[in-house]
Amino acid sequence: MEKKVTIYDIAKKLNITAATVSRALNDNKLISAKTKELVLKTARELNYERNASAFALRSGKTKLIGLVVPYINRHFFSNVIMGAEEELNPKGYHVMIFQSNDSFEKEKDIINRVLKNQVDGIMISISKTTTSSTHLTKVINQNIPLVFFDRKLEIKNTSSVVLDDIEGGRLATQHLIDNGCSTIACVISNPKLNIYRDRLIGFTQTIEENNMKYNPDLVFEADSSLAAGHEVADTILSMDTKIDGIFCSSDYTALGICQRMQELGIRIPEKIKIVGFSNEPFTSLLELPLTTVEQSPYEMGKVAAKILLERLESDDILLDHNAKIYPKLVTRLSSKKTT
Amino acid sequence: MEKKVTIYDIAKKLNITAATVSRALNDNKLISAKTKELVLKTARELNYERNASAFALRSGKTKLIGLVVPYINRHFFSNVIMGAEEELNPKGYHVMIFQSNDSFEKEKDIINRVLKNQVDGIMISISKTTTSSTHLTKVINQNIPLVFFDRKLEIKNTSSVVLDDIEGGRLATQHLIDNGCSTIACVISNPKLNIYRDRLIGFTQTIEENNMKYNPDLVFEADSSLAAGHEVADTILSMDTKIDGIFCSSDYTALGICQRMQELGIRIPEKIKIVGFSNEPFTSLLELPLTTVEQSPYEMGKVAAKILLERLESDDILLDHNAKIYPKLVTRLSSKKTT
DNA sequence: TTGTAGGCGTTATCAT
DNA sequence: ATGATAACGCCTACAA
Repeated sequence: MEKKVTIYDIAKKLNITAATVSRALNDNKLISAKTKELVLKTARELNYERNASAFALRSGKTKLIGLVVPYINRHFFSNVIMGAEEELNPKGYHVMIFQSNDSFEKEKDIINRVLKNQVDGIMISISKTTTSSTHLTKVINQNIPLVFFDRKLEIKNTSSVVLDDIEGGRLATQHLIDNGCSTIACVISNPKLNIYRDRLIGFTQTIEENNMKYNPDLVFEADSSLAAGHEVADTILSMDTKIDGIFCSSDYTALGICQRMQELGIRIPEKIKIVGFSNEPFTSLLELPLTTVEQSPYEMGKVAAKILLERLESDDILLDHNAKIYPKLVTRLSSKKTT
Repeated sequence: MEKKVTIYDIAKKLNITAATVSRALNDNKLISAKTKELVLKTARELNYERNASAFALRSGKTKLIGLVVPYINRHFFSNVIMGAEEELNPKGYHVMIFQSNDSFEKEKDIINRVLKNQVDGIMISISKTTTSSTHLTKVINQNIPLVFFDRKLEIKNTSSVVLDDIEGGRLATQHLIDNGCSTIACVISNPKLNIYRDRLIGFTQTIEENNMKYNPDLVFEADSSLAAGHEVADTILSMDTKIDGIFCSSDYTALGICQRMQELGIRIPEKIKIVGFSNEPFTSLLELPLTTVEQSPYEMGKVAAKILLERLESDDILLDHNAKIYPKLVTRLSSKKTT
């Protein structure tokens, strides 16, 4: 059991005081070149490491970032986390992860816990059921920088990184049109969330830009699940209108639709073309690979972290910074042009 | 910008000293019932929260757990993390996540960083390329409890939770035999890792237990990837021996094999039955759903955390505790009995 | 039962 | 350029 070495150990060894050691270690200019070097050398020799708790107590900086996601085990979020860590770790920050399970109540609890743990900053993607924002204004009032990613609320003095979901909807819809679809349905998840609402806007705009008649009856709401996909597939098939293309705001719903249609012998992409959203790992592994929209979660995590670091490192005014990630269409068999 | 309230604020308000407040807050018995109640009440009123850094500095306990995984965005590991958090958070512990990217070098760096961050305990699943254990004995020497999960090394004074991989291999193999396979191949990833080695042992033992001839030529080594699966499929098909069942230590390799075989018109499960390992999310979404072995990562995370907590809460002797998670066979179409 | 005082390891503000 | 000292917030002997 080795004991932790402190600046006093270094000081004693060099017959100087802890203050001098501290100065040497912190690039303070009030120190001679040679003592500084000497300190750094012995620090290395003794394997000195700054005590994080003492530093935090003294400075008020914990070098900890609270990262709140609905679920950590979702492909999207776990990759955001990867990106954030990649950016934060080299700067000496570490990430504490919290899961809301898409519950507003849990999210409020978490914010309290996060504040209690005295993080230097917060990154959050709000839960599906979050309705108010008072728990987050509390964060702002404590002067803790807050960056939303993907799912955001409009709050003063916060920053955000989101996918350009409108553009995502546009890419998907235009692709279907370009590949010959003339009657396109849109299957959308919870339109209260900014992400889904925007994907729908992108869809609608693109339909209109192409001088196609926008028909609200062709917009369906469905959960992001296989079961919801099965259901909505049945609904779509039971309609008089003959649909030849579907843009889905979720890969899971899209797969559900594909499954049900194939079960019924409807050929994809010949009879109907389908595009999902998120580029979930499974979409490329299917026998009928699914066209989808890449959200670059890893990059999103990096950008969110960068924005947070800006705020953290400069004690300037809390300027808001709202970044967008550009979506990429990933074309696969499910929407292939057929003649 | 609200200021943080300390025990001094509470003390001042009640005309007592900080020491008394501290005692009240920490269930110390040297305090009268009524002052205690009074303190707790005003603490609540003032929204007091203990300063984590001060507590850590004073007590030497950071209430932080270092959790090291090869990749956070793998289904298996992200679910382990979920389970661990579920267990640790209610006890006031938080998790700091570190990724080794399956690199031994990075893992060594991480351990240094983890120690620097003064965690109270460590949970780790070692990288594929970890060859020595000196970086981890350093942890033991600092008296920091260490629990391995899934991928372990044999080190004194450490605990572990692993899947019973031998049993996993056994379940899969016995299932193939029960469903009529008589010539079974085993495709195994890096046999240096305990997990893969044990799955192979389970395979071998089961073959022998069933009085089938164990043929080492039917054991293949292949990465956990689609490409490796394609390759090994070709190898298997080019053999004189007619194989009618394959146990694969990875779902990805298994899928690769399936893809290649289907491409060549070989019918699964009629001609050949295939079983994978891990119950990756995609395995249930395929058109040909894959039989596989569930590893219950969430439960593994919980158990690992529980074992760590035992060590943390009791300052007893460092007793080793090695737990096993029982695997579950998930039967699907790829290995269905055909007549 | 409560108060006093010291120290955990750092850094910043004095003074030298 | 360096040393002495105080303070960050908390806990705990020890004293009362």
